[in-house]
Amino acid sequence: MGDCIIFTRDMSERKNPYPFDIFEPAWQATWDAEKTFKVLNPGEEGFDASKPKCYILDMFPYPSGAGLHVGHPEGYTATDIVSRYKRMTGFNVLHPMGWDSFGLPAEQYAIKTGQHPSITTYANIDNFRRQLKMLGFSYDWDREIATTDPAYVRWTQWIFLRLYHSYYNEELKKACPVSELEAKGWTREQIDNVRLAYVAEGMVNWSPDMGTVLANEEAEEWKSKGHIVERRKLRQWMLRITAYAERLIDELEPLDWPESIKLLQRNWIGKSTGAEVNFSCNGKTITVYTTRPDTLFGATYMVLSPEHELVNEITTAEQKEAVTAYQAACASKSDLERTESKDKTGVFTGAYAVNPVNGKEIPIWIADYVLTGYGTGAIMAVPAHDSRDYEFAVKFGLPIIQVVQPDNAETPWQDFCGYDGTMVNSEHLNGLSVPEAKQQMIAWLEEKGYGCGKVNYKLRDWLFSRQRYWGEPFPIVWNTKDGNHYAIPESELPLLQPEMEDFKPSGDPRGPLVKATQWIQYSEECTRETNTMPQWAGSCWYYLRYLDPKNEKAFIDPEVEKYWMGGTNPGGVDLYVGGTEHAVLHLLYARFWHKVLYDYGLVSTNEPFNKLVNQGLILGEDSQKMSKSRGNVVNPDDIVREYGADSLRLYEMFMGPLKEVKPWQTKGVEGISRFLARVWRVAMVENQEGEWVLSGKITAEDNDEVTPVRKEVHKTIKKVTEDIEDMSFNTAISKMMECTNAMTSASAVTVSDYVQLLHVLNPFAPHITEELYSVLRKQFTTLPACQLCQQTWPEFNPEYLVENTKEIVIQVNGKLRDKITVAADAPKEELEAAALASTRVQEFTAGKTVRKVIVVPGRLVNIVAN
RNA sequence: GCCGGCUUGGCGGAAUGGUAGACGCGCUCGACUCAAAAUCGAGUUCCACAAGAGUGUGGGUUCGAGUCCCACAGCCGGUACCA
Repeated sequence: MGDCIIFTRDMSERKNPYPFDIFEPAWQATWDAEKTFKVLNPGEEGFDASKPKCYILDMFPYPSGAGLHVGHPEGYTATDIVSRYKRMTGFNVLHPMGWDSFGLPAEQYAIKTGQHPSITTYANIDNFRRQLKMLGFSYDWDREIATTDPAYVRWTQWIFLRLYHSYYNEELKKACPVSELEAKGWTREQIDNVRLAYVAEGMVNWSPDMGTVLANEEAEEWKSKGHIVERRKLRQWMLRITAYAERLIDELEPLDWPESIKLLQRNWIGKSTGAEVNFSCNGKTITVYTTRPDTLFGATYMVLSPEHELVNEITTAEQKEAVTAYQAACASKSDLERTESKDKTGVFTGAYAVNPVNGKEIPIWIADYVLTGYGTGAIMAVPAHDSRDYEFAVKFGLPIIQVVQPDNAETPWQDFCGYDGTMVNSEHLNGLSVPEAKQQMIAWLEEKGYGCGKVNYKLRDWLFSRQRYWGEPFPIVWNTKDGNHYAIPESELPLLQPEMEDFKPSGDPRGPLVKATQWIQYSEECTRETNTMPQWAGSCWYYLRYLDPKNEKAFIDPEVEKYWMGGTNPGGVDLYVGGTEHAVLHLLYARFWHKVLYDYGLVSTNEPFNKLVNQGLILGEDSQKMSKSRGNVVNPDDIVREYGADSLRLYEMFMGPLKEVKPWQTKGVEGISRFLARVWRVAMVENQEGEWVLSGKITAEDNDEVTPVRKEVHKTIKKVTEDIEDMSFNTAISKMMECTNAMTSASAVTVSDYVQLLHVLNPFAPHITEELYSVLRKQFTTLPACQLCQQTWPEFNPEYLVENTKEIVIQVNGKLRDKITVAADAPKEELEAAALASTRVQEFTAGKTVRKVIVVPGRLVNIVAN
């Protein structure tokens, strides 16, 4: 050791305000090794059946190559706080985590890097797991699942087979096995037409560049990412979600979900009540759907969609050419082109239909503003009271007949689409209100046999197949002799994709699996279905598999399911937190599957998620959406390295209300870090050697003296308890800051007061609180030996919150003029007298007459004078 | 267009119809230091003190409105010819 080297500390190597870099990983290792947050199932040894259950669920992440972004810890910290709190208040808490690991991005990434998707997927999962453990979340990691695991795929396919073997029994309003229909002598074809999982040829969203079809719900999203999505007629697997439309709306009602999300789902399902009306045309019947049967007397023409099956039959020879040309033009248009321009187009077919209410003949047109897939694909046009019909009629010079007179005389009747009106020009309906006329007309149509009341939904069946490699293969084979599809036996599940060198989509609408020639050949007569399921399949039921993730005999043990999902009405997951992006997709699909499982008695509730909370998006520091291209992405790894996991957790909860959209501010993380450092320094001091040791400030001396610090502690316990219950984490943290500030300025703090603060802070900042507690316990040996997180949540003593005196606000004409301090229980008269005696009050009432004095005991006195 | 949501200091945000701006950031001043950082303390809605004004705008209810009612504007999100 010859030379003496002097180290100068770089600013970037500045010492941490408290040694989180040492103790955070240490506590994480302890929790891992001791399985601190493992929760037992009923039937397992040591399970405590006397405790109530609480199932707290996060939307599991899609393990992308980019790793966690700061949006993930937002919801995950919120649920972690509630989970830790619930454990301390005596619940068996199920708080699991897993991976939504199938899906297009994983496959796109694999293709790009030339690696097999399973390799990249599992590497990404390892990274995500590392990042989540680094944040100290209290998951029961023994329940971890990945949707790509063969043991999971097996049961996803098993549920699919349930759907395949089921139909919707309209009488019982539930799913039933198709074997019932077989027994009744239904033909194979008839049965295939009612299965909940069925094959149909139809117009679908096909993306040539991704080489797959997409669900209606997904098409827009991928389009916005720059992919091409066009309409193409293909044979695809569908799930009959429309059978559940009614229940998906009705059973939404009692759930504790944000109203806005319920509304989004209701709008997506799009229920409308109206009638089908039969018009005749040269002996043929054309049925139209309308929500306004009351306006039938105002129907001046009819419109069929260009694809309507009767168009060719009714078109006259003179109009044939124009009609065919128009049909061809529509067919070549992409969806986008069709919606881009709202200019009305259409052609006359030359044919006329007879309006059943008055026998009048009205012309039949075709136009692409009438959609094939909704209602009957044909409408009666009432231009006076429908904006689209009005626009069309004006453009093509069709007659407009008023049948509703708006109640508000100033509103013109043309293009009046409201319901607050009275019927005119409508024979027997004249004088009725719109709702009355609607009812009356439906009754009339039904009586005369011209039509019937009818409910329609915008919701379409769910396009369930994809032409990709990285998804669950369908457990289905095709018989080349009879051309039918058959389920493979359950004993052959899971059916995994074959190992393939080349799994790229080839543009073949049968998907890349067709290239696995050996795998395809199931038997001499049968070949395998080569489509795979969409990513949603795995996420539709993952919350159920957590209950019993290792069960090889069943998808869940019924007793276990009953315990975690059953319970008080409506039951299910007690708290589900995630982003709004899943408002209509995942949440609708999962509800649908759950209902099918419920119909079979496989789950005990008709809804999976009793309470749903959407966390708000975290924006970049520039208040823009975080994105790589903007360069405003915050990486949790960097924040944890610099400020520690507790700071990141606490900051994300302190930013503002969980549900709101809020911008990231790294300066705010610093503030939180300072707060935690202050909590640390209440008990700890750095000695000469630069080591942190207990300071003398924490005293064992403990009597019942109600010090200001003790009052503050109990106020804090009260506030934090209430705030966790309604997930107002930001205000809970403010209160803990105030409490800490009180301790910082106090000359001494008793160990019991300090430990109680650590206790309520523990769910928010588990590492620092456990560390401080373990250090304290070395000196204060009477403290319980177990970790804080295993102890009981503290209760506040109401006696400590009672104030002897109160500050009363004195107002003159509603404006603050003075404040007085009086006994907390001072009677009204005393307050009034004291207020009137105030010199400030006299100043402001001088020359005026006191008209009235309002006294709110404990709060204020308002003197009204003029 | 339609349907939701939001709008409070320089910034993030707090306020059972009852002191608007808790808590934090930033800033200013002070203590400590040779100095700085860190830390601690004081201050910080606007305006020149008092007075006054003030929660997107305009009205209303009330002794009293950020909070309730009516109308409007701006921003964000969803949806888009669904008869």
